[in-house]
Amino acid sequence: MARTARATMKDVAALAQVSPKTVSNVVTGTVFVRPETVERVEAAMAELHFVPNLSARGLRNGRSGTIAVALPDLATPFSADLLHHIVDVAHERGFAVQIEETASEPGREEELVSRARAHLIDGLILNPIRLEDSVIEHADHLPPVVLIGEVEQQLTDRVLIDSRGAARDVTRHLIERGARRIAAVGGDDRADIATATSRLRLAGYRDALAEAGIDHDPRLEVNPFPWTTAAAAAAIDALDARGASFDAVVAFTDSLALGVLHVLNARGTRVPEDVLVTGFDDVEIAAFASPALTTVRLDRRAFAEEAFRLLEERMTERSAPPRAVTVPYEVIVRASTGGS
Amino acid sequence: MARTARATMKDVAALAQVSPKTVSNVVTGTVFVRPETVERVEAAMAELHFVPNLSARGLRNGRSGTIAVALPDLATPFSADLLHHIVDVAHERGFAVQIEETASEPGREEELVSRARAHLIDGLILNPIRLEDSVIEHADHLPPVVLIGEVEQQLTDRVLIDSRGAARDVTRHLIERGARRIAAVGGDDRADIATATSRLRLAGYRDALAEAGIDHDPRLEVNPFPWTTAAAAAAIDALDARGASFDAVVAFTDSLALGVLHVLNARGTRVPEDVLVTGFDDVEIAAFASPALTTVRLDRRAFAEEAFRLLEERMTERSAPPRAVTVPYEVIVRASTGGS
DNA sequence: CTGAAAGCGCTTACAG
DNA sequence: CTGAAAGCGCTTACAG
Repeated sequence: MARTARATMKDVAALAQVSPKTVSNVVTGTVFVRPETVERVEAAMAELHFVPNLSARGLRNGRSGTIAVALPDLATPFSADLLHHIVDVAHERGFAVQIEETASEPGREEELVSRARAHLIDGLILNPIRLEDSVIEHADHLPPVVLIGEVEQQLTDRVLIDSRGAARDVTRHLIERGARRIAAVGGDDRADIATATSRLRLAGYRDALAEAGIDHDPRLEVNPFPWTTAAAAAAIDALDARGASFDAVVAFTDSLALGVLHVLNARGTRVPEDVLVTGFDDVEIAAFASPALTTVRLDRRAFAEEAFRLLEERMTERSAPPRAVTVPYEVIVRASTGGS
Repeated sequence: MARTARATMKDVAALAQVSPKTVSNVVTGTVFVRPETVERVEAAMAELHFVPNLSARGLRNGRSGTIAVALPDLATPFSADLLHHIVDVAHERGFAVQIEETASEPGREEELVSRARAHLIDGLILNPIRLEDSVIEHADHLPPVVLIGEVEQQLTDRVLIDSRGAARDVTRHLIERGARRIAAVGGDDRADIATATSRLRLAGYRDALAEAGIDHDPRLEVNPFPWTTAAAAAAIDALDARGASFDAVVAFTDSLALGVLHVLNARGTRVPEDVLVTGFDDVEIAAFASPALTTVRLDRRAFAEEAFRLLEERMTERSAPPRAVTVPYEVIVRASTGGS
């Protein structure tokens, strides 16, 4: 059970009767080595179960082969799926992924930045919650950073979604289907409290109302805390307590929408006959809600790939100007708004 | 934008006018250092934005402060929630978490083992899919390993759930509520193909049937591939194609149960009046399904804590005999089987 | 309580 | 194409 002493390059070199340098050349593959030598070295590595010590390599190279991914809450279906794709892409490119969760405690983002520096992280993919700029403050001590999601600064590479446009489009869809009193679950415009997601999607929602000549009614805007299915269910009760009647609900995530659907179903309110409902993200279960949920699809794979591409480019080109990539979205119409 | 050169302990020592050793003592806090000296060193560290280089520390100590967590599929709500708790516990204890996904490709488990060794991982928490023993083969070259979930070997520390008992209990519950023809969605007993989860839960299901004097009917046992909501929906159609009528469904995960509910709802089959449905795991949305889902609750927090506790004990006690901890489960009765 | 030296396991110039 | 030496930034005995 005890771990036997690890073989080092020196051990391999001795067994293969070459110098450590030659072993290194074989392992990294950067320099041509005579085939017979390669074979001898590889046989020795196999015999000794040699695996290069990446701490040593990292110390020497200043690179660790690890990137960090920081997401607010891993248990959120959207985050989980995004992480899945990022890990997939990272492994394809030969990077390990270290995971950080930022929503659990205040100050977590700062802590992770310090951690990122300490662990010789080669890059950081960060989905910020709120204070984007705080992290960037010491950017000159940081490895390359790519921000993803709703980002409101321009100092860093970023992969964006047009949250405002998407919220506008899905609200327009509800208006086209006849809704006039549309509740916004997740909307919040308190600058110091609301997340960027909350504010941008609320703005898009109001854009659509304004276009249609509908005054927005603050009583129809409710922000569950936290953004869980349970809190969304409670939010619907809060709307009722305000006496705010509605003929549609635009929820700012699918998780929120599921809570809304649950309450409406439990009450016998029919969806879509009595109330239309939409979500955001198109997580797997959206299509299997009862009824199937109209939502905004964000391409998580594209998200992961673009983020990684920017990160790798930044690793080689530290001083290029920051770039922004926008990932497209698409409104997916399902039964919860009457189907296609 | 360019990263300025990082400060080292030598730089800090020079600025604080002490030796590098003293800086090290202040940073690690293992040896008493005079308060004035501590203050001077800390001021110097702050001024230089000093963060210790963990590659160097790892190389020197043979420890990296990082554990790896390997899960089959991060996008699964159960895995995502489990990871959330593991990350939480790990950070409390000062460990970083590196994430590995094993289901995406065959051979991933082996690859991760090699990666774990290379990255100087201090420990590995692994939720195996199938070939538990393959990973253990070279255990003497591995850091401490804790297996979690359904584990069918005894060479390693492990945190178990009594899957068979839980499946038996939830099937009993269905029988008590009057079900006689109970479909098992996720059940499979093909030794070379089925996962441990699939086989153990199927065994528990059959235990309960046998107790009640009900013969098990292979036509009622169906295993969606993969274990997604979409595949579960298709599985219900497959049952119909076989002409297998049922008055209850025991699904082996909540994700599978949601697919079952969706199909039944879409058809106008009433749950629980016409068909009873149960899930497994008690993920967040289980309580918000339509109707709310009866399921087996597994305490993910306890899972994470026990796994970490075993791992840390193993780090200090390499040669103690392997231990097993079993995490309790509980059947949560909701509307999908008629409620409490 | 603090200093000077050695070494963890790699890789990168520098020679041959 | 391969060897011998030096050094990445820490920490651990060894002295004082």
